[in-house]
This record gives sequence, C-alpha cells and structure tokens, in this order.
Amino acid sequence: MSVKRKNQAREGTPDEDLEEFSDYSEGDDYDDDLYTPTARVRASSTNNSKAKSTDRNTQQVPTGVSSMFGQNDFSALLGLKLDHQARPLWINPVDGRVILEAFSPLAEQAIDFLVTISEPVSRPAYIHEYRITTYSLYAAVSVGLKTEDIISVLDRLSKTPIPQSIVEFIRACTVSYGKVKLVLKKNRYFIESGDANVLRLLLQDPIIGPLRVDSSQSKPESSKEQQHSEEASSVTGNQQNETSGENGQDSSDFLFSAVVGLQEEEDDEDAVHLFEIKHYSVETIKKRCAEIDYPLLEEYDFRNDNINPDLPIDLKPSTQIRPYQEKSLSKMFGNGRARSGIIVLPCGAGKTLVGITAACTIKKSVIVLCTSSVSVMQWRQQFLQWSNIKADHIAVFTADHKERFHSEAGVVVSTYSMVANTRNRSYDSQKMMDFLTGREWGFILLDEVHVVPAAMFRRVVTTIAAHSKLGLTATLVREDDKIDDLNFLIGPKMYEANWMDLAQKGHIANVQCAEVWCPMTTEFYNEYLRENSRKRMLLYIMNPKKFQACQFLIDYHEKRGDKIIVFSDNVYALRAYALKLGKYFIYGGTPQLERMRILENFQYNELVNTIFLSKVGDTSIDLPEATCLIQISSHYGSRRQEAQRLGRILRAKRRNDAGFNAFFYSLVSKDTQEMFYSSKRQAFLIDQGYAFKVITNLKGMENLPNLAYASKAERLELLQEVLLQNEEAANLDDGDDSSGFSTRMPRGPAKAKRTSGSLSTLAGGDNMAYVEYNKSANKQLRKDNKEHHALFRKHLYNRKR
DNA sequence: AACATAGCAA
DNA sequence: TGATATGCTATGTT
Repeated sequence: MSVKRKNQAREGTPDEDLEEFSDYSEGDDYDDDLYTPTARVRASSTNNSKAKSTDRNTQQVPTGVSSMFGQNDFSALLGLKLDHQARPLWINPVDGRVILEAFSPLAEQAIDFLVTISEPVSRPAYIHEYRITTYSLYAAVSVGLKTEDIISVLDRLSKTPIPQSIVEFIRACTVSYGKVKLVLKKNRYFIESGDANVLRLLLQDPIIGPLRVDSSQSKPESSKEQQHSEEASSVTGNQQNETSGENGQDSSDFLFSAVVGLQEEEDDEDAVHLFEIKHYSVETIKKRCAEIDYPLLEEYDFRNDNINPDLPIDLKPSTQIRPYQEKSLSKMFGNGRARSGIIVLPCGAGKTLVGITAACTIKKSVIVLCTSSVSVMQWRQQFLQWSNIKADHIAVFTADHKERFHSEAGVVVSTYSMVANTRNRSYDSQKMMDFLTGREWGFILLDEVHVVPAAMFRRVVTTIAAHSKLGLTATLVREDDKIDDLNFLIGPKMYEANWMDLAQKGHIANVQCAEVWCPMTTEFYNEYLRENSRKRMLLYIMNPKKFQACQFLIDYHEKRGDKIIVFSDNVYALRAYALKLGKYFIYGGTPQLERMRILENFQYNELVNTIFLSKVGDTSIDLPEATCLIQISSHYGSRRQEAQRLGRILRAKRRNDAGFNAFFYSLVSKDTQEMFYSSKRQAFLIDQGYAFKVITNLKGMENLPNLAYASKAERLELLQEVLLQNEEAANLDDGDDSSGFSTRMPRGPAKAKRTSGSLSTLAGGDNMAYVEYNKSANKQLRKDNKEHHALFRKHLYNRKR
C-alpha cells in the first residue's frame, strides 16, 4: 500500500475549470483549523484522550485510516491500544514504514518528531508516510536523540504497541551511532566518547590505533570544562527537562523534549573520554569508523576555540528569524557546539538567512561556496543586508573578482569550481587558493549541495580546513545514489521542512498546480508516429494546440495582473514561442547585460509581464517575483527540476495573506511520451503534498482573438518548420557543419538581437524588429524547404530499412 | 585594461 | 538518454 496517490481532480467540464481552479484553496479550511491553534492541540492530548478512550471501548471496529490498509493492517496482530483514536501513528513491523494521520490533533508534534527520526516518503493532505531507516536513525542520533527517547515517544504516538521487530531495529541501529565524536579543540583533533569501552575498542582497531597521538599531555580522562560548555547552551535555550515549562507547555513536554533534543546527560556520562589523533589522518579515520559502524559525529566547539580569531558579525536587530529557521538552527547548535550536516528548506524560505545566522552564531571565519558567480554576488549582498558585517571583511573569489580580506577573520564567497579546480590555475587564482588553504576556517557553507558532484565535494572538503560544515539545499532528492556520499562528506540531514506546512503558515506562497492536456493536431500526430523518438520531441513541444493553450493562459493571467514565467528546456521551442508571442526570452546565449535588462523590466515595467526562460532559469538566476509559471517542455522526468521551478514562485509571499494563489501549469501533449515523463516529475511535489489538477479543456480558448495557428494552413506551415528544424539537427549530428542555424545558436540570430536591441531602452520596438528579422529568415528557409522536404522524407525512408 | 571567444570539465 | 548551461583559463582584439 502506498499513500502516494495522484490527486487528480475529475476532468471537470470546460466551464468550471478555471473558476473552480482559482478558489480551490477554500477546501483547505479543514486543515487550517487543525494546524494552527496549538492550544487545542495540547488540550486534547491529555484530558480529551481519556474521555475519548472510554467512548472508544464501545466501538469494535477500528475507524480512521485502518480500513484502507488491507493486508497491511497489523492492528489485529499487534493489538490496538484502547485510546488508539487519540494516537496518530501506525508502524509497519516489516519494513519500518510509519503512517501518520495528519489530521490528528497531535500531528504537528508528531511530524516534528518523525522528520527527525525517519525519512519523509510522502506527505499529501491527510495521510503521511515515513520510513524508519538505518540512516534516518543515524541522523536522529546525531542531532542528539537517545535510543530510549525515540522508542518511548514512538510508543506514545502509536496506536499499537511498537512491534518488537522495530524496537530491536532501533536499538541495533542506534547503539553505536552517535557514540563517537570527532572534535576539533585548540586546533587538535580528538576522538571523543562518553563510553570508555568504545574508545578502547577503537584503539584496538588496526587502522585507527596507530593513528593516535600518544602524548603525555593529552589526558584520556574526563575533562570537566566540557560540562560548562554544555550548560552555556545556544540558540535553543536548552534547559533541563523540569524547567522547560517556560513556554507554557504542559502535557506535550514529552514530545518537545525529545524532539528538540535536550541533552540530559546521564550520570555515568559525566565523564567524557577522548584521545587525540593525528591531524592528517582525519579522513582515514572517518572512513574507517563508518566501516566498523561507529560513524563519527563532527562537532565544532567554537565557543572554546581561542586560537582562531573571532569575526565581528551579528544579525542586524531588524532581522527576523522565522520559527522554522530557528528550529533548523537549533538542530545544528543543539548542544552548544556546531554540528555538521545538511538543512533542507524550499527555495524562497530563506535558506540564505539560515546560513548567515549560523555564521553569526559561530563568529569565526566563514567560507561560502555556491554554484555560479551570480549567486556569489547575491550571497555577498545578503550578508551585508542581514548582518552588520563590514564590507571589507567580506571578500569575493571568482574568475573575475579576486579579493581578499585584510582583517584577521573574514568571509570569503566563492564558487565550487574555483576551489575544486584541478587543472592549471591562473597566477592570481593560485595565490588566492594559497590564502584559502593556508588558514583555518571556522565554518564552511555549501550552497545547493544537491547539484555538485561528490568528487568535487571531496576535493573541497579535503582542501579547505573547516571546523564545521553546513550544506543547504531545497531538494534533497535521490535520483541516483550520490546523495549518500554527501551524507558521508558533509554530515547527516539535520532538518527538512514540509512545503505545505510552510505554505499554510504563510511563509511561502500557496500554489495551485495544474497539468493541461493538449491534444495533438492530426498533422502533427501523424508525423509524430512516423518519427523516431529523438525527433518526436520537437513535434510534441511545438504542437499547435499546446501553443494555443500557452497563449491563452498567458492572456488569461496577464489580465489578472500576474507576472508569468514560461519555461522550456528546448531552446528552439523557446525561441519559437517567444518570438511568435512577442515576448522576451533568456537562454544560455543571452549575454549577462541583456539578461539583467530583461529581468529588470520584467520586475518593474508594467508592459513586460511575461518572460520565457530556458534551463538558465532553473538555477542561479535570482528571478524577480513571479506569480504564474507555465512549463511548455518538461522533457525528462527530473523531479528536482520540477521542484526547483515550482520554487520560483514560492517567493510570492507578498500577496499571500489575502488568500492569494500562485499558479503552476504543465502543458502536456496528449498521447505522447510527455505524459509519462510528466507524472514522473510530479512525484516529488505530490509527495510534498501538492495536488495536481488535470485540465483537459481551457474554456474560451477558441474565442481568443489573434489565436495563433487557428487555420490549417498556419499549422501546416509550422509543421514544415519543425520538420526542417529536425532535419537540421540531424544533419548537425552527422557532422555536416551547417553554417549559422544550428540547435545551439549562441551566435546566429542572437547576435542580430543584440545589435538591434542592446543599446536602446526596452520599449518593444526593437523586439518587433527582431520578430521581423526572424520571420523573413524563416520565409527564406521555407522556400528552400520545398525541395529539402522531399529529400528528407526519402532520406528517412532509406534509413529505416 | 576591458571585453570577446574558444576549449575544456563536470 | 542526450542536450543544455555554466565557470575557468588562455588567447586575441580594441
């Protein structure tokens, strides 16, 4: 059984579609009610549950979700607790899956807990699915949870007693995890543990043993100053359990204490045992410890670091931290030290601020790595915006800016490729690298960790000596197994936010997702069936019906006052659409200046409400606020791309409080490969709780004035252009160097655009000129096409044999 | 110097 | 599965 289900609404009648679509959010009232008033949540967890449980005794048949479970219903086997109705969890004894009734009053706290100890699998509106894995338990331990905490909280939340198999699994996984820490103190590396036996075991290991620094000055006994640092607990304001009533929490303390990870040190753990290891052997030991199931936790005791100079940096008083940002940071600084790991937040939810706040907490030299030079500049700017750091304490290191700070401590912002570069370096770049490698860094911030290959990370992590590492990402999606390498190189996932949850609380925009099914015209479909799969792509992207749908949606949303971004992976289609509709477009070959000009106009110019973007828009361009997003080509089923694109409109929080919705459309040509990919891509968002609505008919599309490709002649003309384009692409592959008009056309027509437009202000006139230019070019091509087309047919025919 | 371009890498 | 976009370096042009 899987809770994963496509939330397709019925294929509504044409008349209803858009209306219904736009006030779709009213149906969420039920959720809102349950989520927000925490007072009610608390009340029901105590008194109510007792009262209810007596009622329940009269009820024989378990209600709620259990009826859906079919053969996975283990309730009979395990025995329901009497007050099971008040408890929101089911645990599958076989595979560690956990099902949560998200409508339960306890849900919010249960979610906090489950996110910590398990992997979220699927979180649609009412029923969530999580999975307890060895790795998730490792992560739980690394943020400070204890084995017995996990078991007891789980037991409190579960409708049935926890299956013995699960208890054993948790014990087995957590017994060795989190027991050993790698600590950097006074610039010496120590292996530390609360359990002397574990250290003894490690020292007996043939690999680790010899790497110990056996010196008389490193005392393997308990060090009392450790305890003081525990007391001076950080961001969370952690206290002992008894005193945590300050928040006015009563019965749900047990949850919070476990969730937030209060570190009640047990008596026999008063002593912390440690031994020193050699500086250069850290990597080896880390690896070895993971192999023998004692993975090292890395923590930076920055408060007691007197060697590295402090960086004068603080958040500006005006800077506000949101609750979930604070929560994610509390995982990182839960015990007064800086843990290394990954924080997952959707785009637009303020990842940058989390990073900056972490830097302000540690107050040591920071190095920030990003994927592109644009985001390097943005990080620098955000540092200046949110914190009081002096401008000359923050330096930028890219191919064309090689700055350096001249104070004792400072911030450096750079790119991955700059730091991880193995090939020969320019002189300046080498000198800068010497600067980076020649000093110790308190903190390294890794932006967009999911996009960078593991090999690059390994180089970064080994070349830069940083005491603590924080990875930031919006989508930690596992399309391959590279993610595991991240876990090893950076650390465990410390926090992951639920998108819907943030949307409901108004931190990111509410998004209505829709998939628009566009039938293929007969001409296009005939060609589609004839072509091989490579050439099919252009046919379904350039499907006239799809074009019309796109035109209609743009028109509809422009009239509503939306700002619209249209995405297309395919550059040819991007150009064709944008030119036909007279809109601006940005792709890889668009020069930097031009990009900024277009984006600026999109943001401020009332006349520019729609722009077309290629893959460039997926990363690294900081897009202005858009409220509507249309995908015309969603080729391969990359969940990450889908999520990232959706993230582009989440920022639209300005109008959020007025019950405002953002819109996300995927245009799909019916009965083509696109349908398959599209459902794959949506998987991630559906797991995050988004419902995709299917629209099969856009009301009023036929009546749109100036509807493109309304006549058959126009459609045939388009078809010929597409076939020609396919032909050109194929020729290119055969090594035939066609001059000028290739699929990658950075210096064909783009040049024409630049010369015709870059100097004048953006007024629309130059765009028209461009359209004209291209039209005539197309006419030219079409004339040749008459002959070529026949050849092309023959060519294909021969090839097939 | 500032800018453009080609080639390479991941 | 294959195309696309990016960044860095070296080299050439004004």
